[in-house]
Amino acid sequence: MTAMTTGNSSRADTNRRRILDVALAELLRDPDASMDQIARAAGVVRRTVYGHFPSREALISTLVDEAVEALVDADAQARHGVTDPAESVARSVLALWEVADRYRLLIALAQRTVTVQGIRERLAPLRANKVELLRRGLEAGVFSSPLPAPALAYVHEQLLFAVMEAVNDGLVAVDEAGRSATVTVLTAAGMPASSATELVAEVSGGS
Amino acid sequence: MTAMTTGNSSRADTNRRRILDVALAELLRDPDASMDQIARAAGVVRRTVYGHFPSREALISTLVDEAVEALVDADAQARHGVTDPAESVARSVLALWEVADRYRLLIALAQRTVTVQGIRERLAPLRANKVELLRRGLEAGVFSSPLPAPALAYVHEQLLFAVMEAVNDGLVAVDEAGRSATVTVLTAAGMPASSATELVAEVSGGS
DNA sequence: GTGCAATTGCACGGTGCTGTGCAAGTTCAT
DNA sequence: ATGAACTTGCACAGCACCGTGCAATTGCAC
Repeated sequence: MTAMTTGNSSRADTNRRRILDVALAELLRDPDASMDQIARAAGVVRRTVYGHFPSREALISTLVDEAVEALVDADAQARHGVTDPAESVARSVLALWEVADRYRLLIALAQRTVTVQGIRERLAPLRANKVELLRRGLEAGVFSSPLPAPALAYVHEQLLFAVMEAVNDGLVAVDEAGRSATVTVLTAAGMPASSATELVAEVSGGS
Repeated sequence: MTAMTTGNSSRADTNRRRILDVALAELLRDPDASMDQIARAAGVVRRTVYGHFPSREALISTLVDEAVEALVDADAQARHGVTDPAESVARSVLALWEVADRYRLLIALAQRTVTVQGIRERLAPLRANKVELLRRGLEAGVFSSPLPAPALAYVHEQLLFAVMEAVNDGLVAVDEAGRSATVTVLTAAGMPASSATELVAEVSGGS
């Protein structure tokens, strides 16, 4: 062990990484994908997967952890130093979009029942932020909705999922999807369409 | 057979009905619910369920058929004779809400992969209607969205699901949910919040 | 009560998945 | 080339489920 205890990407680590990546894609396509399907898709034998992850649940759990971490980071970074609620929502959604597009699995799995508890718990902080933000916006009159802030947070989540599906089905161009999703989220919160479009153009254009 | 060939609800029919009802609830809670779980929940033995439905798939298929039929009917009836796109959407969503609330299973199942094809096919006519409606609204300038009509249809579907979840979790009152959902759908399509609220009040209040 | 339909209880065979064990390769650094 | 880590290829036990068969039983109608 001369200099390879950390940052070492032996083929073992490479395999582990590829298994995770492939598992993500495979589980997205079919939340019930078996370990064998995942292994084969990763160009590896089932037994090897068990060499890296002790159980199916452990594999998924790792996936979820990675996804949540990425989402929380993106959200925090996007909103760093922004005070205006509308702009905050816009930046947040745009940033989340980039990550979530890759981790669509999360939403697919969140729809299921058994594992749902763990995921919801782990996503709680993210959702709490969003709710707080929406509440401020509603009180300030920037937003306007018959729905209370927590329900609006649900709406935002599902809305992103809908746009992702639309992208999957080729109804929306990938490079437009993020902005379109953001505008839709803002208008769904009761912001005038013109203001929302303008804000998003400003926020995403000036990058 | 004196007078009971039709409209006869022998305990056989009663059981069949209860099995369907319970299966709906049970599958909503867990899309992977086994035949045994369903049977027990219906106060019946597994073997009996197979007496009514030849396979798990047949049972679910019956459920889906009933749900789709109810949805299509509600939609058609709600929009009968209404020409204005916005009002049409409003009436349609309100009507669909009543039915969909009971058939949340559909959306839960639609999220899954295997059975998805059949369901999507059967829902196609309903979605086609909605898309056409949205397209007209967009062209007329009543709606305004960066998303094309088909993508907006996805958004509407998922949005209803989000509100249903919010209701489930006690974040929104059931008797307000339909109207709130409708307003949110309209604003998400780019309609000003004030117009949407007004329209929904008018359409749903004057019943 | 007699008869018919439906329900029950149990016992199969079949299938597909999970997680484990172990011996035989393979790959890579030293 | 030697050793260590990793991978492979099988084989196995366990489990949960599906769909079916059949004999016994229950409930309802007449």
